[in-house]
Amino acid sequence: MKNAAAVTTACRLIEESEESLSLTDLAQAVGLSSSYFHRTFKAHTGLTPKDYAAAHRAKRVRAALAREATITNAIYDSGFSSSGRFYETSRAMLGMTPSRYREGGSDEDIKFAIAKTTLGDLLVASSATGVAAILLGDDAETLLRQLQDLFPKARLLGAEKDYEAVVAQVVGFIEAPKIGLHLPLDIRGTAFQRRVWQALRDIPFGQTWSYTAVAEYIGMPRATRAVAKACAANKLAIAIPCHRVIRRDGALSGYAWGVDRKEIILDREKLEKDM
DNA sequence: GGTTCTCTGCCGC
DNA sequence: GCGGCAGAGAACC
Repeated sequence: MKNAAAVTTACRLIEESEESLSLTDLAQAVGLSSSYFHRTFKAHTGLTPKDYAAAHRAKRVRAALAREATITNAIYDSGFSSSGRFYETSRAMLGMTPSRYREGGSDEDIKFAIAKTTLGDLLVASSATGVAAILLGDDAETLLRQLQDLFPKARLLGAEKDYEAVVAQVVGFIEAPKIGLHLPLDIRGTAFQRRVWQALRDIPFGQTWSYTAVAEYIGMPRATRAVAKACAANKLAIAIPCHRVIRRDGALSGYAWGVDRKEIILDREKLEKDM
């Protein structure tokens, strides 16, 4: 069997199998040694067999939750061994509990507030888990619309008294990012996006990496375009420093909240770094 | 906490 | 191009 065919076969096996297949099982099925199969699979798909299986299972969970009458049915339907594991992983996958996901996040409370900063208007929003969005923009109205798009079914609660302290902390962080943001974050995204965002948080303060460098850092050197898309999907400005990713030739490339802002932020970080 | 599995590096042919 | 093995780390019980 040619390698490409072996990988495709393995993918089909993972997709069709009810229970999870071990690395050895898959390797045997396509006639390669487990170590070589592992390498080959990763070279072709950018994911390890286990990652691939996890991603596929995540898709099944979403589909099952949408289709099945009860969560228990969804658990069995998406191939989990125990409900404990299901809840553990589904929370991270969905960014909310399974039951809340079924309701489309409709009973979720999102507190938010808008403040003025030297970078323009700032919107901070938090779920029960932590800060879920930090948006920058030129006017409050646009920011609020963006928030509604991010959480279409949530109850958006503005002007909560106890929320001002959180907002103040974020504003302080925006003005002097070196101090860091010491608040829990509610990071919601696909497994791949979370991997990219984690990589961004590893970029040292005051430095910039290229998209290629980030792709290599997460072990997927050919995924530069996907990396750029994941950066653009960031909803936590500055806290997840997507502004520290620029083009290899030094050009700033794009920024969800405007290239001008990207430039200002980077200049500031460069200055602050040596202080 | 021990065991099993995953993942990678390294060497061999 | 492919296999085997070792070692570290993650996952599982």
